[in-house]
Amino acid sequence: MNRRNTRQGETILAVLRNAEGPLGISDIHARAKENIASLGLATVYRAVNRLRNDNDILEVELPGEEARYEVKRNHHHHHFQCQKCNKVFELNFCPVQIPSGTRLANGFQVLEHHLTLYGVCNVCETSMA
Amino acid sequence: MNRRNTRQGETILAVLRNAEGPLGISDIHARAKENIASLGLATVYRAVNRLRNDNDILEVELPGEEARYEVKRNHHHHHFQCQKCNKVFELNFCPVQIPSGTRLANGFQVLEHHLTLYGVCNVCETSMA
DNA sequence: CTCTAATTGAGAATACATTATCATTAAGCA
DNA sequence: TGCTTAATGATAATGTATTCTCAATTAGAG
Repeated sequence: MNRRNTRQGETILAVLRNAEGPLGISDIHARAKENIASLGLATVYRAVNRLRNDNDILEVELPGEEARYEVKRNHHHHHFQCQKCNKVFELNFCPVQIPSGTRLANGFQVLEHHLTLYGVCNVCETSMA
Repeated sequence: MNRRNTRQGETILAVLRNAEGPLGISDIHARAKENIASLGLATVYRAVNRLRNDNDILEVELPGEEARYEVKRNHHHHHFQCQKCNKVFELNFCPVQIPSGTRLANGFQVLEHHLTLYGVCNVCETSMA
């Protein structure tokens, strides 16, 4: 019943720690395979589920995208997705001025919000002809 | 090759026109069945695809939700999802002050954004003990 | 070093949304 | 009214993400 530290599990967590933003299962798999070529997809699912149970990582859902995962942060933040390379980056600011508990004109009470910005990242903009 | 006006197709479009916000396929199916009990799910998919091809409705993707559809509006808007009943409502304002073309501190160029507010709708708040 | 059981890898199995198939129904033009 | 064929309903098939199975491996306690 005790958790064991394996090369696979540690590599997967390292991939998430070094990521520029939340990664999907297949992203994690591809990046972790650079260290462990034989890594199986099921192992990625299992490691991610364990990390989620331990509250070490969070699931991030973006519109129309498979679930992504990021190491837990303690600050409110949003994401930017590049429309060229589809990578998702973490943003460190929030331009939405709607505190939890705000009431809209129609009476709805707002408790939280999710914002995603879309555009072109530096790498893609530079690499374009 | 000509489109035909059927009771099913008209009912499905009416359901979308009368909706409080974007509906998922199963929502549309459930509401349209109130008028046509025998309505098949495949018919809903087909009608929605036709309406999408004709640009009469738009697909709305919310984080972690099945695709939803709403009649085409001509104004930029966002959505509110009630965390009790899971219904999605259209909002008529945008609190995000990031015009297309804005450049972030890290150099990323922002072209668009998606915002979803979450909270409790009027009906759910009133109906709670 | 040994032993137990957690972990892994590969592929089968599952879950679920969406599409395809096909016989039947019915819209709408002549 | 008749005819052509788009549309429908039921269900099988498909695609894709996720989980399960099981034999083999290996972390870590004793």
